Amino acid sequence: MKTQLRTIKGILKEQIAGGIYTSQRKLPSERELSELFKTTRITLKEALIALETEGLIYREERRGWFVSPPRLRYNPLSRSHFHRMVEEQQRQASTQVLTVKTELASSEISKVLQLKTLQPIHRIQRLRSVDNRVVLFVENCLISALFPDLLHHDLSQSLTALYKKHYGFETARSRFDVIPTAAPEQVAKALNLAEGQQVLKICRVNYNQQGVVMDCEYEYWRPDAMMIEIESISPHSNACEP
Amino acid sequence: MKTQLRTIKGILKEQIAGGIYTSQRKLPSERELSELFKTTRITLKEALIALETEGLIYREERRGWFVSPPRLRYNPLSRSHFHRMVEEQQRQASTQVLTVKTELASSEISKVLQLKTLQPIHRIQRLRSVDNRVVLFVENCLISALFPDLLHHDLSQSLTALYKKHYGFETARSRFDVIPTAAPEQVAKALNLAEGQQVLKICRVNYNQQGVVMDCEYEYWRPDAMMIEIESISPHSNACEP
DNA sequence: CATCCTTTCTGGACTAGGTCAGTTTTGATG
DNA sequence: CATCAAAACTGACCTAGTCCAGAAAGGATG
Repeated sequence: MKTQLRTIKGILKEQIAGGIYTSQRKLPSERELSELFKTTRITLKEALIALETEGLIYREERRGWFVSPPRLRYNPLSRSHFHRMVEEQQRQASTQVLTVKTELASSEISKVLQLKTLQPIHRIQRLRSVDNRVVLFVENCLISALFPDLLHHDLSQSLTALYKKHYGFETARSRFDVIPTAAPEQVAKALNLAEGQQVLKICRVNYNQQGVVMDCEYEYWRPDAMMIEIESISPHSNACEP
Repeated sequence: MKTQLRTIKGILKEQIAGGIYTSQRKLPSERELSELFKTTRITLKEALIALETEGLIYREERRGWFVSPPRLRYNPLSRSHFHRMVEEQQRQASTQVLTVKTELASSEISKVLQLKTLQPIHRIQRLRSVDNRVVLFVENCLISALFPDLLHHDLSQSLTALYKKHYGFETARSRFDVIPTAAPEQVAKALNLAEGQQVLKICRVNYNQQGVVMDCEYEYWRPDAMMIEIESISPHSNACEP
């Protein structure tokens, strides 16, 4: 510990680990802290940002800095849906539908969905929370033709469950990409992040039992709110026996 | 585009996309850019950091800012090793051994490796580059008893290949966690990052054909250098047929 | 008791500098 | 032509503020 920055980070870390801020989970304001540590707001802010990157604290725009709850464990390979996954970890889940649109697929989406003709798609944007903290912005793009009347159902539940119940579709195979990047404007606003802040982007494409692309999904996670957990089963193992 | 920050980000983005800095891949210095944009170094630096978070540029400590090459696609489930994976993507890979130690397992490592007694482990720290750019710090911890004389081999190659060739062990199953976090001091130094900068941490545990834990691995990736790409095969599919 | 308005508090955005520690370049010297 | 030291350059780290917009709390009013 040589620089001021390191010292401040170290002290704050220790205080957070010690549970000093557990009552409200809220840290003192930047101004207060900078006076406490006898430094400028800029230096102090850098320390906070470093702890944010580490996943120990998070901020809400113009509301303050808070201690991060434990990370949610997320297995994108499991077919368990969001609400069940969260509840299995003794946490409370909620979903809020933001916008629902039906429009012609953009060239990018057409490519991902392997569309050969210009087709309308449903675009569903939702916001998901764990213990009342918004952690995930998710957009689903699905081929309208495959899902007639989809928009008349309750979209705050699991879409995967809807696919199965009303259309007989199951996700047989999926591929996904995980990309550390910055939050686009709309996502930042919805997740209560400052623009340009770090998020974990997950793009997935789901295939049904017939091997046909059903939908694609863009997930944007608050990076401190989760960790990905994957258990592989190699072709050399006995995974295929009943 | 309202704030200065956004304007600067927009212009820089366009210039990077336009390939203006392709000759050297190096951006002008912070001081130069701040004069060009008629702003202070702090504001300009914030713009650079936002682009860094997005994965468009990266910095090397006290060397400057550079345009990021395309992301490496990385599938942690594939049993392909680093060098092969990189070469399959028409890039050039290299590995440098940093330190090799044999010591008693810490309590954390003991837990991960499911050790019941106090045992010595080998700790191998390596640095991996793509096209001469350091992108990955990786530490392998393996049970010494399982791998006699391991340290006498060339450790700059694939360890998985070594396990197979000299010990007959194959990775039958593995589990891994992906965690967005900040670079610890040692890692930051090795990867040429400022301390506290963002990295993608991947912890994996490998099991051999007998279902015994072989080793665990801690990977720290420069976040702009890669994306994770996973293709799932669900139990409902026909994946097990030859 | 609800509603609206004002005040206070918060982080976001910005200015205008400075010092310090590594990196790179350059130029003198053998 | 190689070597080494000095100079120039780079981002890291730091000070000391200002102004702004959105969030929250308090109080007055119906």
